[in-house]
Amino acid sequence: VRASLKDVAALAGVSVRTVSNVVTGSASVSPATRDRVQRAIETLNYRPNLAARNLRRGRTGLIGLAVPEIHSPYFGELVGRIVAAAQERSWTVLIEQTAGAPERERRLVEGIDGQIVDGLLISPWSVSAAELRACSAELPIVLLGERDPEGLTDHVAVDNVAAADQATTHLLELGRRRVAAVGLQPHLDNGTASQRLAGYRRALARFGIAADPELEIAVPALHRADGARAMWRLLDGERVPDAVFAFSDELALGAQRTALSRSVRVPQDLAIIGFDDIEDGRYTTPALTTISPDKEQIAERALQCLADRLHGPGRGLPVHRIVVPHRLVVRESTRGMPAGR
Amino acid sequence: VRASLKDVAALAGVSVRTVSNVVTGSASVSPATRDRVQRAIETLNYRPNLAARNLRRGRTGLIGLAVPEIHSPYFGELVGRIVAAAQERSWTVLIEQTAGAPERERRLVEGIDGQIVDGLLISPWSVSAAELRACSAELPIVLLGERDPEGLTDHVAVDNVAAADQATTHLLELGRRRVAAVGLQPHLDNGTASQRLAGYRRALARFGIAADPELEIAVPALHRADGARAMWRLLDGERVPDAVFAFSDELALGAQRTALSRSVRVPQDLAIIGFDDIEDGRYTTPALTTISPDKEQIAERALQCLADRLHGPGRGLPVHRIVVPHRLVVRESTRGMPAGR
DNA sequence: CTGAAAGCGCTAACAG
DNA sequence: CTGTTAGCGCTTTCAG
Repeated sequence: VRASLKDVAALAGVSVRTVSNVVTGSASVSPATRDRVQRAIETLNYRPNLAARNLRRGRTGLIGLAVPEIHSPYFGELVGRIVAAAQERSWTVLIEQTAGAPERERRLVEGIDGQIVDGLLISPWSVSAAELRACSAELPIVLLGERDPEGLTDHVAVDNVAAADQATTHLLELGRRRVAAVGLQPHLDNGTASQRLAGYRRALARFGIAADPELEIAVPALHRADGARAMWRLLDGERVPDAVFAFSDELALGAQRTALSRSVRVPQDLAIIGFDDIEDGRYTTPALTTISPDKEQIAERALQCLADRLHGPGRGLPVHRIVVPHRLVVRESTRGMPAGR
Repeated sequence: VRASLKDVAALAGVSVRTVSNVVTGSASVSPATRDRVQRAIETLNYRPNLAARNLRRGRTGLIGLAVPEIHSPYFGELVGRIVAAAQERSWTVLIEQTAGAPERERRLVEGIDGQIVDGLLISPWSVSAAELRACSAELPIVLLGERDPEGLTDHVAVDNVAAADQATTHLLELGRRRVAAVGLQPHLDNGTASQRLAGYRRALARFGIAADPELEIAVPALHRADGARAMWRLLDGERVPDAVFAFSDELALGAQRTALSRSVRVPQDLAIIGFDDIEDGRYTTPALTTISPDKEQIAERALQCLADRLHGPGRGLPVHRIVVPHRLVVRESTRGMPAGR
């Protein structure tokens, strides 16, 4: 059985108050006493009981992180950065997968809200900010990669419209004229896909090109397999595209795989650009051109948001609406064949 | 401020005992009372305080998961599966990144051991099972992807020697005779790399081929960049290999990238096999041959181990030493060029 | 089936 | 600088 504060106090011949002070460092203790206590702690192999401490303090040092899926490279990289940034602030991350299911996302917010986390980062796929908010008025929530039209909740995201516009413009400036968009998700209501579509169309319009429904491909998910299938459809269509803007790198890599396997040369016959800048894209052949959101900053600023709510004035603060920078990274899939190095 | 059990009891005109019974379902309550309580709960928007419950029950429903890095595809996929399997058992996963640093791994075990998790899954890079055990005699620990020579701790892993032998044999059976091994990690002491090296050498020996130090390449980490660099070294060497066994798919993809960029044809001039079966490998061109550990089962059985310790006889159980199956998945990087489909 | 009450281990207000 | 003590919100034993 486990030693408690009281046991340590008894062994050291002091009161629990003093032991607590030594453990937390919250008040000064005379060196002699501290030493005695320290020794007692080691003898008994004492570890403070976090559950008790949490109950008392009303804070847990845990933050929740809810993403649709961890296994995909984008979320994997993002989660990694968030965990690292949280560790720097001595928070521990409690992670949940929502699989994008609406009732899972909602239940999660309700369930997690038992004073077990101090705050929640969530990357919602199907549930709106308003609904999330309704689940829990208390819990500080930061939305990731999602714009919240009503501005009810802190959120940090890239400017998807501008980024998509930039990606499409890049293809158009290369002289491509039949540019497909792969990644519409009419079944979801999280806004990301529709914003990227809007940016795509805006760029086309600026170049005086009419949107062609045949070139706008919807997908059930943003994975490689979906991109591969979408590319099959495009290549089997009437008029084959000469460029593809995929709404995720995974889609792009799947599309590229299909293209190459059908002897469509990339980028000569087909230029491809993705979105996310996952590491795979840097090492495939040809390497993938992409929009690179600043993931480091997404993680950092999201945690900063939470910190502001928790340590700062809290509820009093206005809602943060943070737009994180992105940049276009041009690689071989829109440029030329792999060079000598 | 937040409603507590007492508030609900007051509003419903019953005792806290009854409310508690309704909430946990632990004892039967008359339908009428239950209804009244239920209404009060909703009116006050009551949520049980998990910290208090944990303190009382002595269990938290949280399990810790410590991996060197989440952003790498292999760990990303594994973490995803573990989280999913944990959710099925109503556990929540608390995740930590150790970056493979020895003192981080140790401190983590100590720190996490404050009754805040009921158990811990850890994939150690630098710290031995014995050391981990020493940090905490209480906490149920399951080692992931690591063999524990002294058999002190539950662990689940593939048979790395056999798997590496199989991979190397595959290359040798293709007729390759200068087979490089990329991924030695002499600076780490986690056994994985040395076991794969042993399997590699065993296969060579069986074919009567002497190990060549020039073909055994050490790397600082298992990432694509390391594989790319290793390949440069090999291609710049005296006698170029005709096959590569990389200790991870990431290394393999990095190596492949370098090979292709230097106009070495894969698989004609150089066959490549990886280890892990990450999703990227299925969609690159050429697609990557690999050893596929059953990740699903790793997750499932690791959690089963914990469940046995926590719900079953606990400490009384003998140490589990679980070997998870793997299989060789042959794709284009050791077979032929991408076919028509 | 329900109520009263005793803590779980810790922190912090209060008092020396 | 140190001791005493009142809870944090919940579960659960013991009575009714």
